[in-house]
Amino acid sequence: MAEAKKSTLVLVAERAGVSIASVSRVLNGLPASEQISAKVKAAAQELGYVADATARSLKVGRTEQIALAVADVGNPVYVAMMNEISRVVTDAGYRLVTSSTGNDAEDQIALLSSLNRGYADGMILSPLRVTEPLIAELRASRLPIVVIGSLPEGVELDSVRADSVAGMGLAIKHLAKQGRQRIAFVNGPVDTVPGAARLRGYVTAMDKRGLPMHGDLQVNADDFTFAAGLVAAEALLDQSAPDAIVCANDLLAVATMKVLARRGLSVPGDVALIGMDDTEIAELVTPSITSVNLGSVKRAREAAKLLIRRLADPDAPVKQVVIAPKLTIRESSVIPH
Amino acid sequence: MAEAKKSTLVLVAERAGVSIASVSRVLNGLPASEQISAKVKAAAQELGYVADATARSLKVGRTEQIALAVADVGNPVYVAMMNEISRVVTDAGYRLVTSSTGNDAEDQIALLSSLNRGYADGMILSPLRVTEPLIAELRASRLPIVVIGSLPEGVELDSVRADSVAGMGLAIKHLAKQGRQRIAFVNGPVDTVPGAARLRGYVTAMDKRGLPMHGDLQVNADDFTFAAGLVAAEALLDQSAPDAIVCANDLLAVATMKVLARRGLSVPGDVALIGMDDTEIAELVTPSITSVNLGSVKRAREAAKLLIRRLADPDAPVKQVVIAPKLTIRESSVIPH
DNA sequence: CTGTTAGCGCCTTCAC
DNA sequence: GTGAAGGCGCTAACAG
Repeated sequence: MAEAKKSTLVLVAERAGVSIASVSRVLNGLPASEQISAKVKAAAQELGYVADATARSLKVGRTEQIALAVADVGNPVYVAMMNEISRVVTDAGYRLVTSSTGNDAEDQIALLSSLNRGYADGMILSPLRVTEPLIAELRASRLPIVVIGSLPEGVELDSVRADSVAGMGLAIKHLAKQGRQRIAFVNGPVDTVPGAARLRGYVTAMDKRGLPMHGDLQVNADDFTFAAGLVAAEALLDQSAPDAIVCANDLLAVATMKVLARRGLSVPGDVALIGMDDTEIAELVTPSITSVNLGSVKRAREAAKLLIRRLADPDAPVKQVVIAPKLTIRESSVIPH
Repeated sequence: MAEAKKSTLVLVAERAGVSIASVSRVLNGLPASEQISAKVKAAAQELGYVADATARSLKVGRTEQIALAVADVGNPVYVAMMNEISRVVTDAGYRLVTSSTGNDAEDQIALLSSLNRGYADGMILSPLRVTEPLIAELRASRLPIVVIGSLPEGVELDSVRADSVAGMGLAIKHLAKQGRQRIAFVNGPVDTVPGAARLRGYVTAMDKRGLPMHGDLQVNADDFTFAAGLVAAEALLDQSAPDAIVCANDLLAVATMKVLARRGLSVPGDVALIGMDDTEIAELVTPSITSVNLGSVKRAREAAKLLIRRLADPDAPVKQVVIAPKLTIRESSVIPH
């Protein structure tokens, strides 16, 4: 049974009647005689010895920790990504240190420079907004960083991103096939990385299919949240009468669905609805919501693997991965016959 | 600008032309002359110096990290708790190390003993099942631990728990007031801490009000998840025709709502529905779901504060906090007139 | 007020 | 194969 007091290598060595070096070797699986090995293991067992993590870290220069910084923990897609990252890094023997920065770029910069204290061996960062100072800080970092999200041209960092444009294309194509004409778009803030990308996708896809794109078919929520979605959807339906609505994420889609219900509009009868991110909430609600799967889990897994690879091989070539989207069709976009 | 290379106290001292002790003092805000202070700060700035966290930890015996172990990260209530804990510990200057153990008691025990490596200064633990070996390990821990959830009598550990019995009482009372008679209960596994407590609450409350409690009004989902809830709700409605259903958490409630919709039963018209935990999903769906607020956020906050208090004062008396429940009434339980 | 010095607990060459 | 000793980077006594 473990003791309540802390025990060190020295104590174990005394108890076993050997040198601390031998104890270290045995416990790290280095060659040692049966005899010593047995004595050391017994002593360690009796004392409930476990090697001190901080001392080990200082000596070997690794903490076995990976830092994760995400902006909005209220969003289920980040939760899903976090879980996946947690799984991968844990399997690789790392602990995960999570910090939820605000949407604030300042916070992220502070976090990056604090990473240089070396409390973790590397970081996975998913910034909502990519500013110049942030990029400068990313470049200056002493430790490896993997970015989830788009990076400007010329920034040579490991990264993983979704293909929002293609994803939006899938959504619009699906709706057009169903004969929908007036396809509206509820976006989040356009000055964010995902907001900008999804707008680009909407414009591109609508344009390609020659669909009308009046300004009154577009609204931007102040945030990627349910509450902001309610406001935005009300505004949209006040100013136009779409027969389909694409939302920039599932929270906005759920909010839009609620507003449609309030107004007595049926889904998918009167209005077809599509969300993005394909999180669990899309299937919890009734009717379940068709959603563009932007590969959040894959992105998370890939990001974690990228970082682990870089930690193992600091000189590996920079890798920028793009994950292809898929459309998960549910009840909200197809009229059953 | 920060350099890409690591810099140490020694380097800063050389550059500033002073001793390393002076550098340490200045950077830690201890008294020093203006002159030296200025030189040190300049040198540190130029070299982009930040103190190494592992070395500091080894020296001072604190990591400034707090570990958090939760069982089921798929459940939104844990996400909410995690966010709150993250906020509190961050404000207090700690980093949060999260580990999602499986539902496995083994995992939790392994985690507890790994905590003795000293990678964190303490841990917040929310075990789904409290077994004997787990308690033994809790007692043996060298570092302070705060438990979220009920603990057996006589276990002297800081803890915070909900009052499920009172909470269930609120739900049943509310339903009875609305004239509901056949109140069913969709529980999770009864061999878990929350499952057992909520069953106790249901039995107590039904009994108190003299409401019928046939076995066919009760089902246990295999898990506190949406998928398990679908199965359980189907089973319930196959075997009985309740006019109200209480679910052991919001995920089970959402699943039950979906099954009710499938069967053409209206909420709250045909069946009133109440969830527990009062998470965001209860208000996302349509109709929104009345839910018993078991104070998850308060519990989380209290747990974090308790741990921080104990870290500051290891000899403080053990404190066991119980958070009172409230009922958040929404659309699913009241017929509008 | 400042510099020198001794560890924190561990890993890892080096001699033996 | 084993033990002795140095040092990772930092803080905190202790002298001066």
